[in-house]
Amino acid sequence: MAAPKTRNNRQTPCEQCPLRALPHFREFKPDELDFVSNFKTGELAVDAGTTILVEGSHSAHLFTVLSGWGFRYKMLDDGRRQILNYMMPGDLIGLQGSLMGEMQHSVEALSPVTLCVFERDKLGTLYRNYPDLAYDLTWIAAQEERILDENLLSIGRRSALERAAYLLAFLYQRAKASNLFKGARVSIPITQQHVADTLGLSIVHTNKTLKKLGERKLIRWADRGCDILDDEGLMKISGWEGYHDKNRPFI
Amino acid sequence: MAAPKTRNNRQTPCEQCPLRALPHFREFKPDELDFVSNFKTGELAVDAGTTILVEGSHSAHLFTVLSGWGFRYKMLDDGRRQILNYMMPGDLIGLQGSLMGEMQHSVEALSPVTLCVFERDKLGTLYRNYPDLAYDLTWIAAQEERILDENLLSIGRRSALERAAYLLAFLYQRAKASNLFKGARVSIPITQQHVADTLGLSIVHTNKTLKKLGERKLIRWADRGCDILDDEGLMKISGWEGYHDKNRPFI
DNA sequence: CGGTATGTTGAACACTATCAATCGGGGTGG
DNA sequence: CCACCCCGATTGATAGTGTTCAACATACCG
Repeated sequence: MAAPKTRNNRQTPCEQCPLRALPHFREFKPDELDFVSNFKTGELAVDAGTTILVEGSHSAHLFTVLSGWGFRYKMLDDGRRQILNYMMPGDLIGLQGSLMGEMQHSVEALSPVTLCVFERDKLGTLYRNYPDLAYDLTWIAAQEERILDENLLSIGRRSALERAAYLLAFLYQRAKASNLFKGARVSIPITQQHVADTLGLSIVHTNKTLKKLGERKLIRWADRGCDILDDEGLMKISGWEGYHDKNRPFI
Repeated sequence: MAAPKTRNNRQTPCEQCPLRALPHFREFKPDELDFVSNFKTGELAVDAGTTILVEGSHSAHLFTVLSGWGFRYKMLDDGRRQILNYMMPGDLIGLQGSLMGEMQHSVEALSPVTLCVFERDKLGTLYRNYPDLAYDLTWIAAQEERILDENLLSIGRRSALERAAYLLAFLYQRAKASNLFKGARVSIPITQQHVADTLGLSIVHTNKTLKKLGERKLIRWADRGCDILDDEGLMKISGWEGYHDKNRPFI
């Protein structure tokens, strides 16, 4: 019998959470760690391509990405798709849905993804008894807002080449902070279609734009993914200065 | 001696807040009202065109719009501007800056605006003692995120005509909920340059696109503003379904 | 009355989309 | 093992959307 694609049994205790070990993330106080450990009801592992949350649905769960890559998107009736943001280890998924009922966007895995599962019912306890964690949740929502602001500026006002450079520099910086490259040179696991749907461009024009970045030795398009060769060069083209977060909160 | 442009004296007690009277907004519990009343340290009135918050600055204050229209934007070094969202009565301004230190966007008034002023130092007390208000703050941040998601979809994937229709329907619906039209037919106080900077289009093409909407009797461009003649027609063109919020929280 | 801000219009041009065809790698079934 | 198919990437040609430039109209303001 084949191994199941998804498992629900708990595997990584919060006390040994690998994310807390990274300098990018902040430490918990002991009582907070206890609560979070209890808040977490399980773990979910999904394959690349799996839809984790669907627009229009009501989910009883919240997730934090423990490993892997994903993305958030919305679609129009005729199939046009807009990718809103990418999810990496430490990112919270489904807060919007938990607070406002219905999901207004979908979430899909780009690679095999492991998720910590939380019950949205326990959010009330969190707000009542753990004000610092409540503050962190607001912080996380505000941080997402900040990223969306930047994306909006990019799509609205940057040229195709600038947009592409911004996106790849952005993904590179975030992935590095989340330790997704683990020392080794790992590609960003996206297709050119994902890039196109993020930047608001057609797939053909995206291809030609990425080729220009390749000719300038800033990136190399690998098999089903992108290698960043010169992130500072990308940031220079895009005019983006990057983030400077340290000790980021997460749940 | 001329009247000062801005006043700092308190004028509208929270107990008589005109926003709470609107069906769109939720009611406070008595102790919450007490706290908010104390949280509010003053009121600020500014003229149209005033910059309320500047990108890169550190503000000690948070604001809620009590009356008037404003907008949030970011700029690139060479002057390209992207409007991110519009502010109307009940909207909170500066939460991002309060949580993360530096403002990453600017805020400007479109009309005379009155603001309730809050001290960001008291946010800690709010989180420690008023979990429901803390929850509301997260809700407000998530709501902003939802709007940005929708804007991103619009700019990234809708045509110029669809984008313009979406924007005007969106502004109309929000303004109506915030009672900005007060029964009388009041124009949305924006210039075509604002529309262009919101939609990611040039001013010339924006003008031609708005003209098309005018020819279809969906809007009428007035002096320095826009009248909505057929909001359902606009929603139909854009493919946007609108929001369905009732009893929205605000601070 | 000149100056500024906003809105309008036409023409030429550039960027991006669409269409169509091809290529290469990986997986599958014969 | 090989033919076949599918997906993602690539490329050229053509069409179309949106930009830029430039000129002009209108209203408001000191």
